[in-house]
Parts: sequence; structure tokens; C-alpha cells
Amino acid sequence: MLIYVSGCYNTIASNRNRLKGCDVKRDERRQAIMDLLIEARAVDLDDLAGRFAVSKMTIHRDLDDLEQAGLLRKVRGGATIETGTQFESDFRIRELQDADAKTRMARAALELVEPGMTVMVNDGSMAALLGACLPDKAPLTVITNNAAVIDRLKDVPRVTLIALGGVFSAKFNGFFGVVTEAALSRLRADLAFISTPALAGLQAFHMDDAAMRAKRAMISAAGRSVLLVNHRRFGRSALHVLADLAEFDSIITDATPHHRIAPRSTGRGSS
Amino acid sequence: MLIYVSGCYNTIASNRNRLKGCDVKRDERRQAIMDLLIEARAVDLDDLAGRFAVSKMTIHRDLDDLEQAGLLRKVRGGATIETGTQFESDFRIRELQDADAKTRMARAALELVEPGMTVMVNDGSMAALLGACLPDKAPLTVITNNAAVIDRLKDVPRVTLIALGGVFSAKFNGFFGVVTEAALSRLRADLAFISTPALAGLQAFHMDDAAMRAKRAMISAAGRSVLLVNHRRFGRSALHVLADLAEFDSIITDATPHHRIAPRSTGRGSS
DNA sequence: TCACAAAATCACATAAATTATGTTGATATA
DNA sequence: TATATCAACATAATTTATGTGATTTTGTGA
Repeated sequence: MLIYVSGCYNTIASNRNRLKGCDVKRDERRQAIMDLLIEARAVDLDDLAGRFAVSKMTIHRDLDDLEQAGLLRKVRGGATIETGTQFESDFRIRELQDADAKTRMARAALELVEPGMTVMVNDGSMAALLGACLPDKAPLTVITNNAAVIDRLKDVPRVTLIALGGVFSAKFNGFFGVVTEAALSRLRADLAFISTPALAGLQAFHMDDAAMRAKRAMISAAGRSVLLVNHRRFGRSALHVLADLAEFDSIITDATPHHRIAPRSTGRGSS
Repeated sequence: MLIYVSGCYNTIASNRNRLKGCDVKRDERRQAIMDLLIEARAVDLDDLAGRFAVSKMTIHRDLDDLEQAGLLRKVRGGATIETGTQFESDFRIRELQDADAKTRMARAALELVEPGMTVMVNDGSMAALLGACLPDKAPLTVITNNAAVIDRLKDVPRVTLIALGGVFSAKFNGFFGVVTEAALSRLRADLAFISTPALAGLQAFHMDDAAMRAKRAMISAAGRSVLLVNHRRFGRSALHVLADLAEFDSIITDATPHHRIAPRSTGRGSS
């Protein structure tokens, strides 16, 4: 089953876009700066000050803090972002990207969850957003190596939270390694939500060995697996093969891919 | 080795005690209310309002919030705490208790840690405080099932954080169960910090099965184990035997016990 | 190398938002 | 029926965000 989620919700995120450049609060302004930066690769300080109608000093502080968080690099007169040749980037950047699409995908994913289930949630900002929605479907058991999800579900009543443990990775904001994989080998879930940063042909890819292993372990520990993928990630590959698309029971994405990359009605077709 | 930590540091905590009943901020006032409650089992609303020189309404709000947090029960004219026969209580209460003693013990414990070590930290508020101090000794590898420690050390550079995973327990603010124990069975540390709520004769006790198992697993996964115990917990026992004192290489406490309960210079003596 | 203009930074002032507390009056309770 | 509780609003205190101007740094071209 391939699910396109292309509807245009009137979300806070899209609302923010409408306001971009007008009167916005600090965090929205910073989000907007990151958006501009991702598009243009560089921003000009004076321009930003004008665009948001704030003083240069305020923009300086924004850039300082974002730089401190490792999201950009200040240069004289502005800031730049080096995505380099790698499309992969820190989770803190990804967290800011495409909030709208993610929200829609999370809603779609949520419809596959029934109260009483045991679900696995992997690392990544997409998964974090999904995790935050899961309380709606309580009672649930949630198994995850995603630090954001753990934090979010810790004190939610009627949600049994099973953390997977492992070595903490700041880059992925999650836990990985043998501890994680060993834990997964002894657990079983009804449903696993797996996200991927790259999808090409009939395969999903991942640039990180440890994250890939954790995802694979989840797939094999779950009765059904659902792949979550932003349409922008279509046609990209990375070092490690994460899985054949055929291994997933559902694939959720946010828009029609430009190239047909997957069979229409089943994940089981051949190339 | 038995370490008494009885020195009287001029800490913020002791400073707070000095000010108790005078001009204190909200959190300190609430802390003080809990202290009073733990001592007296019940407090009077009017009395509190007078004691802290605030309106009854403010005390009402304090008690409401503390009740909401499950730390006490409001009754007409005041509040009570039901410790029942159990001295055990929610970690949120323990977190508030005896901050001063805990700080001193944490400092003593810290002296056993050398940069480069791998240390285990168990659940509990005492351990959480210790965990917060560990960055001082970086580089370190820290293995823990304590949610507070995980949160605290997540983004600390030069600290490799290994979470143990398991089922989250709100009561103990940590992770427990087979996942936790299995993870521990495959790890090895130089030093384990174990805290206990009860110590009688030559044994440490714990009321909770799962927490006890996790602690035991830590002891056997560590080269050396250190017991942290508040002197108030001397002479108390609980359902499960956690360990013989002889199993620990050091015992850190905050004051001379009233009864001699352990050999003076070694943890290895017989009863 | 130097001067110098633009940019960055610092220290402090002001403004905005948040949080804590107090007051009053209506309602509930022993 | 006096007293306690609670809700709603007003005020105060605190924190956070922004702006301003003086001072320092930095890149640039003579």
C-alpha cells in the first residue's frame, strides 16, 4: 500500500509561511532564517534585519544562537550553511525542515495505529513528530530508540514506554549500537514506523551504519513495517541499503514522486 | 572503605535552610513545605501562610500543585502526606529531600571517578545529582538507566552516554526490566554507583523487584561498586535484599550512623 | 603597513512576555 | 454559620527579547 499525503492542511506551519517577513516572534523568525538559508545557501544580515523589521543586533543574536546550535556558520555580513555534497545533516536542521509535510505524514501514519497496539518508532525528526502524536491513540506500548520520543512519552499515562538503550548519538538524537540491536532481538511489536533519508529504485538507503542496523532490527522485530519518506528524498541513495521497499507493508509519503519509483498498489512488485 | 561525609559546606542548599520561613522564592517555599510535611506528617494552611509571609491563596496554589504532582494530599485547612508504613515514596518527593546531604555525598563519590573511566549510575535522585556532576570528570563513559542522568548527559561533549533501555517507570524515573538487565549482562564498567533506600545489619534492601534487579546487575557488571546511602536510611529494611555490604568496595554516607552497622575500615567484616 | 569604514561586539536600557502573588467575591463544607 | 475553598481578575515580580550607542575588531585598498 502506497499512501500519498498531499492535502494542504491549514496548519500553523503554513500559517507561519504566510507571515514570513512580517511580524513574527523570535522562534518563527529563526525558523524562517533557516528556511531561507536552506534555499539560498547564504543570507545577508542587513537583508534579514530589513525583512523581519528588527535591528541588526537581534539578527546577530539569532545567528549567534543558531551557530551555537551548529545550524549555520556566521560569516562577515551574514551566514552560510554548508550542506556539502552530503544531503544528510544534523537532526537539528532536519527538525526545522518541512514541518508541514511531516505533520501530514504523521497524521496519515497515526491512522494505522489502534489503541492497545505495540508500536516501534525509529530515530529521526519525522518519527519524533509522529511520537508526539501517539498519546492520541493510548493505551499503547511504544518501543523506541528516539530520544525525542522518549522525552515526549515519558510521563504520558496509559503509554507504556520501552526505551531501547544504546550509545547516544547527538547527530541522530537517539540510541544505537549493539545494546539497541540486542534489545530489539528480544522484543516484538505489531507495527514499526521507519523513516528514511534516501529512496531510489526499489530500495531505501541510509548513510549511517548504526542507524541502518537499528532500523533493520526494528523491521524484523515488527509484524508490519511502515516506511515514512519525504518526497524530496526520492531518487537519492546513500552508502547502505536499508531495505527493499517490498519489505514494507505501507509507504507513506507527502507528495507524488516525480518519477515513478514504486509500484502503484503494492510494495511487492518487481523492478 | 566507609566514607563519612559530614562536613558542613556552605552550599546554596544550606543557605536555603537558613532562610527557611523568611523571604523565599516559590520553589524554595515548596521545598520547605515538603520538608515540614515529611517531618510533621501534616501542615496547616494558615500556619504556612504566616510562616512564609504570603497569602493563603499562594499556599493554596502551592498545595494544589504539589498535590497535582502527587506529593501530598490536601485536606481542609492544610495538607497531609501518607507515607504509610512504607518509607518509600515517589522519586519526586525524594528529589526534594535532603538536597544538602546529597550534594555532599555526590562530591565524595566524584572523587572516586577518574577521567577515562566507564561508570555506571543507577536510578534515584541521589544518583541523578551525582550524574549531573560527572561532566567535571570528562572524558568518561557513563552507563545508566536513570532518566535524569540521561537527560543531563545527553549533550555533554566528551561524555559517551550509554542508556540501558527498558520499561520506563515514572515512580523511579528510570528504565527497568529484562531489557535493562540483558543490556547490563553485555556491558562492563570500572565503577558502579548504587544507591539504596534501606540499610540494616550488613545488608542493603530495596522495596522494588525490578529496581533491585537492575542494581544487582550493575554490581556484577562493574569492577568496583560504591554504595550511596543517606544516614537516615540506616536501620531500615525492605522486601528485597539488594546486596550484602561486603559486595561493595566503598560505602558513602552523609553522617555517622547512630548505631554501628558496618565495620570501620573494610566492607568485608562478618556480623 | 597604515588608515578607515563597515561589521561585530559589549554593556546597558527598555520593552514585552511570562510567571507569581494578592484581592475580592461567589460557592462549598464541616 | 463561620470558615475554607475556589475562580476570576488585578497587580507585582521576574525573565526574556530587543534596541541603542560606545568600543573593538576586521577586511580592504592606498
